[in-house]
Amino acid sequence: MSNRFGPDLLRGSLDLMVLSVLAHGSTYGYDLQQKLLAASNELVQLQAGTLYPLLHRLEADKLIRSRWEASTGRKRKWYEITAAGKQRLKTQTAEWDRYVACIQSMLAPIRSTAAHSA
Amino acid sequence: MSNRFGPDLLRGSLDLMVLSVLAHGSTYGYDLQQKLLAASNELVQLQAGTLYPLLHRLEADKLIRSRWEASTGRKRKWYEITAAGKQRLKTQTAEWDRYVACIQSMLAPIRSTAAHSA
DNA sequence: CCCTACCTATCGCGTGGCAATATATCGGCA
DNA sequence: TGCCGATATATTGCCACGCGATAGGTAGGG
Repeated sequence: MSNRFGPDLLRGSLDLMVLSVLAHGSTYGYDLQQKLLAASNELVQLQAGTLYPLLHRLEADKLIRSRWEASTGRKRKWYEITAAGKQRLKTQTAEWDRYVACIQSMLAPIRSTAAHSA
Repeated sequence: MSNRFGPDLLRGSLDLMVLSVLAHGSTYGYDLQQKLLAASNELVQLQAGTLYPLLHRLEADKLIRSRWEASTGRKRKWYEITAAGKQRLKTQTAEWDRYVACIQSMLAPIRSTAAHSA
């Protein structure tokens, strides 16, 4: 029932994922969880014990902002991305791209080796 | 003097990098560090306090095998990838690919949004 | 009235990158 | 001879964070 990707893989980019979802528009924790699940093709099953502390951290860092809202039916805590959050999303995305390119280039020879041998 | 990528980014793929380097051929810790540095275009500056425990873990998991060697000049601990290590490299690479594809698809809308707006 | 889904929160555990530190060998240079 | 920087491996303690477990509350249906 845990995540389909190992915990270590997630660590580098969970913030990025959450910020990118919130960049689409405000939402609350539980819905964010479902959105992440859907957007990842059921691969990222973020646990509550991961999600809420993460949101609290992002808020403490002023990357997101929260507000309790009861008018939309049930009482929920809505989160909204801040200007600093958008900025962070930008730099994090850039770092992610650099990182992926780096790993890919390191794995490239392995892939071609695998193609030649058994 | 630390790593150019955040510690959290590294966590998911350090094993993968080390195994991929060892798949090219046997080597010892310090040289592995240099190879990683070179192969990553000076971006992955693995610290000794990260490298050696990592090698010990991989060996404990039978993914690599070590042997002290003095005949090649200085006394060094040479590491060699095992069959299980090659297998792991394969599955880890596959998981990495799936993960990257997942994140990329999640970031795609953000990128196009950024292209349209400011 | 219970049961399931919805919704937020916190605690404790284990993992692992990293700085700091220790130790030892080697080559060069004064 | 003595010192120093590069080479080489190892360990310790710190800290961040994903995760399982647990808890507590609301809403709607059978």
